Amino acid sequence: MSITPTTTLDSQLTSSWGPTNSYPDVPAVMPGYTSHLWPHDTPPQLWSKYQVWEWLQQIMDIHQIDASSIPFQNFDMDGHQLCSLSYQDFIHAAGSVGPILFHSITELKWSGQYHVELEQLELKPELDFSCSFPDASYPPGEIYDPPIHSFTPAPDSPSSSSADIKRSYSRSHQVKKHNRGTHLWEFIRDILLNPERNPGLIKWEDRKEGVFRFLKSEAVAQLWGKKKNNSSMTYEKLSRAMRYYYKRDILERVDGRRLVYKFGKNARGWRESEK
DNA sequence: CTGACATTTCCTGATT
DNA sequence: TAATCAGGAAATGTCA
Repeated sequence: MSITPTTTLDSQLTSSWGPTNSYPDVPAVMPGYTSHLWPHDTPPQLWSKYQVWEWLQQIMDIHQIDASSIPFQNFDMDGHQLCSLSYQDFIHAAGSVGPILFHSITELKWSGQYHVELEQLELKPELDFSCSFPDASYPPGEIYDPPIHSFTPAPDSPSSSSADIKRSYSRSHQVKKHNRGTHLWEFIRDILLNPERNPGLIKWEDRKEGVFRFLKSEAVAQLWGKKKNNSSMTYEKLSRAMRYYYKRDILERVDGRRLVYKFGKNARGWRESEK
């Protein structure tokens, strides 16, 4: 018996994503800092982990910094904790990107009004994951606390992830903008790495081996399309791009199982250990 | 402007 | 049957 709800994925998508795909001018914006265009009308001190994570994504996007440049786990904290970090903490947690993050959060702490742009709302209705959340509004509270380690200011963070940071740093050192946002595999990886906001889109099949499975293929496609400002993205097309990754060893083929993929040796940043 | 790159789009055919 | 998987081929959008 397939346990699939089988229903309205479609209607959900069209109704919830359709109208929202209007992307203002995010890419163009990149003044020194980011004050307006901010997703929450909630002061950063009250952000949930989820909102912190979203803020991180936005900063990376806006500054066109490779998402793998910083270990997201170092920011597995809520807004209160985030706001209490010192400049040094940011350096430790995010290396060369630290100053940018520090500046952004500092500014957000002082300004008072933000625009509401919800990537979260897009995800929300999607999570028909049996949780009891209405989707319309959701309070600045948290969704739930994942058992992941708490924040590790990484006393020596640059040592373990120095390779990663160095690499993308050297590339983006002079030219701060490189990756047009994230690549597809990074987008997928980031969803996987943040269970708080990924209640049912993609799931790890084998965390150690990097095997994962799409639970809501079309929903992920819509989300990807939204990120690329392409409202006609479909799983069919997304999967074609995924298949191209086999050749580059970013993904390894997993046959037999539908909707299942596995990270390959050229995919970085998905392991729990060496991120 | 040009070329490399990473998709995106479309398509035919095979599997599940 | 519908959804996926496989790739080829060509089109596109970015970026250096």
